[in-house]
This record gives sequence, C-alpha cells and structure tokens, in this order.
Amino acid sequence: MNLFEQTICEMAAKVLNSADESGVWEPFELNELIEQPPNPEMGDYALPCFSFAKSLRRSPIKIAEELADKLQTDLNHDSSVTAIQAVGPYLNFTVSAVVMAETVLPDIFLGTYFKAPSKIALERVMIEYSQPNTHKGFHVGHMRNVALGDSLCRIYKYNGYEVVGVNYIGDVGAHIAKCLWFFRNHNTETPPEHFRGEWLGELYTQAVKKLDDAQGQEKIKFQQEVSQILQKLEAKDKEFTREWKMTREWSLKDFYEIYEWLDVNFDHIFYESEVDEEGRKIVLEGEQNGTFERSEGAIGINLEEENLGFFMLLKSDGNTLYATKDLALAQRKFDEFGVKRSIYVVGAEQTLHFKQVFATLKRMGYVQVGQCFHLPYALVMLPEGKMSSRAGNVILFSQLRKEIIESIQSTHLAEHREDWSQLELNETAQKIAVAAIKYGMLNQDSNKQIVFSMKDWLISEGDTGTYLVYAYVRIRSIGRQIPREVSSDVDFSLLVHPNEKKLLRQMLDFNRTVYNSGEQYRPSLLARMLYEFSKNFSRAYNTCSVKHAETAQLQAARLLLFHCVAETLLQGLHLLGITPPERM
RNA sequence: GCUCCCAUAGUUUAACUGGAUAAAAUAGGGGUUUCCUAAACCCUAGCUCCGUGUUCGAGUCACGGUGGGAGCGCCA
Repeated sequence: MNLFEQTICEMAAKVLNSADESGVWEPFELNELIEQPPNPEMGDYALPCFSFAKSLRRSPIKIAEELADKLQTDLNHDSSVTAIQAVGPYLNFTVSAVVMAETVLPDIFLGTYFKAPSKIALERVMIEYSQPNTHKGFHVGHMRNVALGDSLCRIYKYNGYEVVGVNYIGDVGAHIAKCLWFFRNHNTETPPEHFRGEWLGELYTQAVKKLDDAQGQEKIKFQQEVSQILQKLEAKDKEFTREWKMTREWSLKDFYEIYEWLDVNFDHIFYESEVDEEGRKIVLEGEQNGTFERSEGAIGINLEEENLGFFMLLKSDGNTLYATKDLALAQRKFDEFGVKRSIYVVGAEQTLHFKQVFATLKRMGYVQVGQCFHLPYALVMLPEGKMSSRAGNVILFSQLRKEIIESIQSTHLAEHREDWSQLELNETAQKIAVAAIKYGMLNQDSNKQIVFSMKDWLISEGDTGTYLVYAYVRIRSIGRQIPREVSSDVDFSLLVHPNEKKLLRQMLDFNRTVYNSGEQYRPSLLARMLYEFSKNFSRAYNTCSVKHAETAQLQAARLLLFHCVAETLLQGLHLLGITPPERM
C-alpha cells in the first residue's frame, strides 16, 4: 500500500463505517478493491462500490454519490488527495501530482527506490531454463525459453529472492548416437572453422533422413549400427567417448557463445550425462523397495490414483530415459542446493511429463514437490508447422541474429558510419538486436504460440524492443545537451502536465509491477508496462521540452523527471535482460 | 478415442484475473522537422468464433459445438 492508497483507504473506511453500523471496514480490506480508472481525467484511483451494496442496502451508484458528498469536507489543500467524485458506481480519487513527484523522484534519483525490494530476504529459488541438446542446432524456439528464464531470474533477484539460475544440457541420448553414426560413416565434409555445433545439427538431420529413407536389409543394418554406438557410449567405450567429448565441446562452444552474446549467465550448469547413473540407481532402488514396478520388461510407476497413467522410468534394455534423469536432477536440487522453491521453464508439450515427475517425487517422499512449478510456454511455430531439428525445418538463432544486425546496420546506423568508431557501431547494433529479440519473445503471454516470420523480427517501429531503447537514448541525449546538473532540489509543483503525471504514476507503481511479474511468472507484465512507459515518455518529449522550457526552474524540474524516467527504464530493461545503448 | 492450451480490428497482440465507453502496434487515409535524434509525435477508420447458462454485471467463469496447436508406456 503506498501513501496514496493508504490515504484513500483510510478516508473511505472512516466514512463507510460511519454510514454502516453493522459492519466494520478495515483500510487494508478496501485496498484489495482499489483499481485504476480507464482514463486519467476520471481520477487516479477508483473504489468500486458494488461490494457495499448488500450491507448498506442501496445501489452502488447511490453509495458512490453519498460517499463522495461526505468526503468533500475532508479535502484540504495540502492533502495528497485533491479531488473526489462519483462516476456511476465508482468513487474516484484524484491525487496530487506534486505529492507524487515528491514521493517518488528523490528516491529514484538517489537509487534507493530500486534497492527497496531486495531488502526483504526471501527463500532460495532455483530456476531451470534453456536446456538445449548438444549435437542439435540452437534455433529461435530455444530463444523464447532463454528470454523467459533469464528475465525471471533477474526479476526474482530484484524482488529479494536468492536465485540460482541453472541450465540443464542434454548431452546424452539417442540423437547423439545418430549424429555420430552419420559423422563416422557417411560424412564427407570437413568440419567448418566456426559454428561446428550447428554443423553437427545438420549432420543429425541428415542422419535422421538417411535412417528414415533406408529400406529393407540396409535399414536393419543402419539401425544396428546406431544401436551399437549407443551401447558403446553407455559402456564408456574409449574411442567413442573421446569422439563424444570432442563433438560435445563443439556444441557447447556454440551455446556459450550465444549466451555470452545475449548476456545470459547461469549460476550452475547441469549435464544429463552427470545424472544418468544416479537416475538409474534411484529407479532400481525404487523397484527394490516397491515404490516402482516392472511392467513389460521396463520399470515405471503406476500413477492411476493421480489420474496420470503409467509413467515409464527405465527402458526394458536398462537404458535411462529423460524421466530417469529428471528424478536424479530433482534430488540434487533439493539435497545439494537446498532450494525451497524450484521452477522449471519448459515447453507446454511437457506438461503431462512434469505432472508425472512431481507425482513420482511425492510418492518417493519428497515433500518439497509442493514448491515445484513447471512454467510452460507455447511453441515458436513456422507458418508450415512445428519446428523440428529432426526434420531440419528450423530457423537457427544465428540466422536471426545475423539478419537483424544487418538490418540495423544498413537502415539506421549507416548515418553514423563517418563519426562513430567501428567498435561503437558493432556494440550498438548488438544491443539493439538483443533488445529486439528479447522484447519480441517477452512482450506477449507465454501460453500463446508465436508464428515466426523473419520480416516481423526486422521491424523497428511501434511495439518493439527497438522502440524502448530508442526512448531511452533520447532521454540521455537531453541530458547531454542541457548544461545543468541533475538535482532533486527542484520545485515539484511545476510538473503539472498530464503527460508528466502519467510518468510519475508509472514510476510509483514500478516496484509493484515487477513484483507481480515475478509472482505470476509473467515477464510480459513488465514488458508491456515498459512499453506504455516509453510511449508516455515519447508523448511528454513532444509536449514538455526541457531544452525550451519557459523558465530555469521548470527546466530543472523536467530534467529531474526525465532523468528518473531514464533510470526507471534502464532498471526495467535490465530486468528483461536488455542493456540499451547510450546513443543510436 | 481421451486430456491440455489457444480463438478479440485486415494482421500481430492488450484488457489490472468478473467491473466503467474493449486498448495498442502494424497495414490503410491525412498531417507534424528554422525548435532536446522522424527508429518519433498527432488526427482518422476498423474488433470479442457460434450457442446455452451462472449474476447487479461476462472478452474474462461453466457446459455444448466449430476451427488451430500440443500431449497420451520404451523420443527428449
């Protein structure tokens, strides 16, 4: 509850309790009801009166009128509330822009505002995301996961949680055997200098195709060869292990380069290869003590009670499954990392899988499963259907990155080519590209599919990441041109323009928006707020000039306001994983 | 066959979790640069898949359809 909400709730509680002797309204209860009117002319805060109708036995419209009448006498000149009016069934409050500015601007200027949430020390939470497979290409679908997970890590940290952001890389399994099979037996090319991991992904696709296309005797022969490689890998055969390690490094090198470019950092990286054995052990022990059962040669658990069917945990040939390793991984998260809360950022197609994993962990006696959450997100699709490394119809991340950078360089940065260093041109293009990609992945709800079309991602107008960073650089540009130090010692009463007030309101609500984004697992809330915020800045930029302010006092006040807008935008963008350039 | 997700201007998405006149972007039409970066701003036109129900009130909840996507024991 901020200063304004508190004042409003206290005023409303007082007058409600005097009107209704049967019930007692506490200010904090009323705070739950507080909303924001659809447009600022109606007011800044609204109290809907529907819920009072029953006990007061009057229509909400009448109640709002009566309350508004009674409250008029409570208004005085230095109050934070400047006007109260009834609009239909709503009681609307207009608050003082001056008080708002006094409340929020000095704190932002000093930086204390952004440090407040982290002062509350909350529990340790692990966020698992990215999970790419080695020997496959990193495509734009993987990017959605990375953007979501990274942003959530940043938001949770900001909100006071102790965050452990982890990756879980798939470096074992049948797809690797297929890739190596093709690499050894059918490949004629020499590995390229760069992006060897992507090249392996192509080999994998070719391997799948060759296996699918093969007929009769040949098909059987191929399948035996692949199966043999898989067994040799499982048995830690020296030669194959060496080859696996070498090619695995190629993929990892690609991944780490991408993470670095994206400014994504993990606190820890798990590999499937390290939990493989552990998982097998857990399942075999579970079979011994009767938690799991053998069925058709394989081991699994009957989850009919939970309405989740039969969950396979170990193949009949004794090889591990994805599920096997997930049990071991969960055990490590709880036992070794002591996490209280565990978030899995994984595609929605695995919703059933995680329900089964969590149910199995519960049967095994892990009470912590109550704090395990699968955060699903919908796929990035191609117009012709699902992206699949198997089928080879993917848009590689490296291609998206390359095209966006080329587009930025040629259409916008060309004009600076004469006077900027090559280094700055490159860094600026990178920052804008990262903004465009991450914002594009985060600005919509995660349970909605994204149909990928390259031309959509090259747009730099309107509701895009580029727009946000452009707003930021324009504010910084103001600062460079005004020969005046930013100071919080200004006359706040000069900030009277509606556009300025909108900005103040959004800054006042910033920390709450970040909090909600985290608790609801929705970085999109923050992304959208920042877009609206940038939009409001752009409007203010056109209506409230700093350079051409009528008086020196007004200039100083606006300079402070816009400086604070830039600081807030910088913080917000950072929480989305975006670092804006200082000029563009 | 069963289960889950999605459906809103021509297109891509919002709507504070059941509240006020459904809001942006883009595409379309028109305008703004002797003045802090026109990657911007202003004006204009255009929308809740179809039924039934729940209640003061439904884009939002329930049930039944239609269309798209995903999942359902040896893939990850």
